Order: sequence, then structure tokens, then C-alpha cells
Amino acid sequence: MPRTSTKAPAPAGRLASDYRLEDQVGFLLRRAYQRASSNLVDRIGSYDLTAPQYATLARLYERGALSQNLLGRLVAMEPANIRDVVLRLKKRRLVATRRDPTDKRLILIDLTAAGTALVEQLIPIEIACTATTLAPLKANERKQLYDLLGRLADG
Amino acid sequence: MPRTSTKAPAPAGRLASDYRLEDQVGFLLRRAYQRASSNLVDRIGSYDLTAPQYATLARLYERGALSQNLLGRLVAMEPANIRDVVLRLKKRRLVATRRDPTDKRLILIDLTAAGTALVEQLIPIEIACTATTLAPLKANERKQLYDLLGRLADG
DNA sequence: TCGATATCGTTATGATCATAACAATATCGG
DNA sequence: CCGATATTGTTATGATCATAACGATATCGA
Repeated sequence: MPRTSTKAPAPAGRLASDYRLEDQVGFLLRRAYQRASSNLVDRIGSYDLTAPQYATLARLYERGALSQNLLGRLVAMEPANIRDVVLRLKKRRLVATRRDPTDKRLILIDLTAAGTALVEQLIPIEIACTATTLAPLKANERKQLYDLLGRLADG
Repeated sequence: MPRTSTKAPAPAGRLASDYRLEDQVGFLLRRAYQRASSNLVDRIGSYDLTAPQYATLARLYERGALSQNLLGRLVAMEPANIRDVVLRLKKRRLVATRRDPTDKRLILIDLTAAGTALVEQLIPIEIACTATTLAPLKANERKQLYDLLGRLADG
């Protein structure tokens, strides 16, 4: 006679009994990113901007005009994805595009005056948001986290 | 006469000169998750499974049958999202669904035999994949990372 | 010069994601 | 008992994401 009902919650039961999803970095990273992203949307959502859109604007603010492809690499987005983001930002007149005269393959993206003004407004909000996300960590732990995450991301 | 052309790359120029996108946790977390997710797809992509799909199967393997809603919470997915994942897994006969007899609102999800067999095949691959992702870190650093990420994710 | 190769942007497909609104069912308090 | 409230699952909308295939343009080497 089996110990409990076959329909029971099956606390651990089968094989690989010591495996836990929580022990997989990918799962942890996904949840941590969800939290960070949620914090950002809570703060800048009223501007109707997503985290990738903000990152795109911020990168343009840092670097000035960039080709669409390079811009994508600098915000870690595939060509097909950065294209859509740029289209949405362009529709809102936050960025402007023009063709590179010397290399006809390239589309140069740059902030408009409105885009620049918006980024300058959002940067302090983003910094506060980062502080919120990092709130559970002490100062030295935050530094450590940056080091570890940076090495993970760069492979 | 201005020092350079107005159209120049604008290395730093404007306001908030010390702001860097790299200093924002969200951006770092997103890139690190991209890396981890990419590592997983490289290894289990031939099974036509994504990271969230694998997480769903793994959770069911750990816990046995769960309501769709609870399952979603346990893999950090919104109700609308876990629904789509379950539909795809169900279409491939990796999970089966039935209504809870005592609470007619609930849909109970459980692994099929094929689903169970697949998870048992994938678990060692996932563990190896996690090792790959963590390769840049030493043992004590990995432990530290888990601690920090866990606290971030839980808020 | 010219052909192979590489890069850039586009298109298409399919899978996450989050949010809001909604119907059906449970639960709880008076 | 029964109405207010909460929970579950669905639907719709819109924004990421990754991948593959493709034309256009650049670049490089023979």
C-alpha cells in the first residue's frame, strides 16, 4: 500500500530530489530584473516610457548621434528590436533620423530638443529608482553586485 | 568659432556629465539575464523549449499538480502569461489540465509522462548551463551573488 | 577591377512580458 | 442567508525579445 494518495501534492517524490529552480541563476536574474523594471515603470510610467526606451534615450544622450545598429548594440538590443523602439520614439518626436551621407547603409539617430529635455528630466528619477532597487543592499554589497553582474554580463 | 562641428559625436558635452547607463542596476540585470537565457537556449533550444517554459515544467516537477494561477506565481509570471505558456506546453502534450472538483474556478496543471521524462532529461543540462553562466565567478563569489540577487528579487 | 564577404536595415514569425477590464466562482461578514 | 469582496481565469492591447531570411550597400582580396 502506497504511503499517501497518488493525487497528493507530491512534496519532492520523484528523481533529482535536490534540484531546485531557485538555484538556477537565470531564474534569479529574471526575477531581479522584473523587480528593477517594475520599480522603473512605477516612477517613469507616467511618461509612457519603458525601460528599454529610456535606455535608448539615455545612450543617445551620453553619446550623441549613433547609427541604429550601433545604438542597438550599446543598449543590448537586436537590430530588429532597436528598430521598433526607434520607430516609437520617432513617432513621439523624441528622436530624429537621417541617412549617413558617407555610408548609405546607415541611419543616424539623434535626440530632438524634446528628447534631450525629457532625458534630463528622467535621469535623476532613474538614479533614485536605482537606489530604490538597491535598497535591500548595503553600500559594499552594491559595489560587489555591480562587479559580479558586470562579469556575468560580459561573459 | 566653436571648437568642433556641431554635428560631431558629442563625446560627453551636455548636462549630467557623470551619468552612465552602466551604473543602473536594471540595465546590468537585463544584460546578465540575456546572457543566462542565451546560454540556456544554446543548450536546450534543440528541444524547442524556452527558459520560461523550462521553468514551468521544472516547477511542476518539484511540486506536482498546481493551479494555473499558483503555478504562475511560482514561476514569476502574470496570469495572462502563464496561460499562454501552459497552452503551448499542453499542445505538445507535456502537461495536462483538469478542473478542480472542489473549486470550480481552478484549473489544475500537471506533467504528463512525456513531460516528466523530458524534465528529467533537461535538469542535468540546466545545471550544466548554470555552471557555464557562472563560469566567470569563483565559488565564494557565486554564493555571494545568489545571496544578493535573492534579496534584490524579494525586495 | 571585380567577385566574395561582411555589415546594415527590414520583414516575418513566434514567444514573452505587463496592464486593464471582465465574467465566473468563492469567501466572508452581517 | 446574502450581499460585498476577493480570487481565478480570460480577453485585448501594446511593447519587448530572439531568430532567420532577405536586399542594399561597403569592404576586402585576388
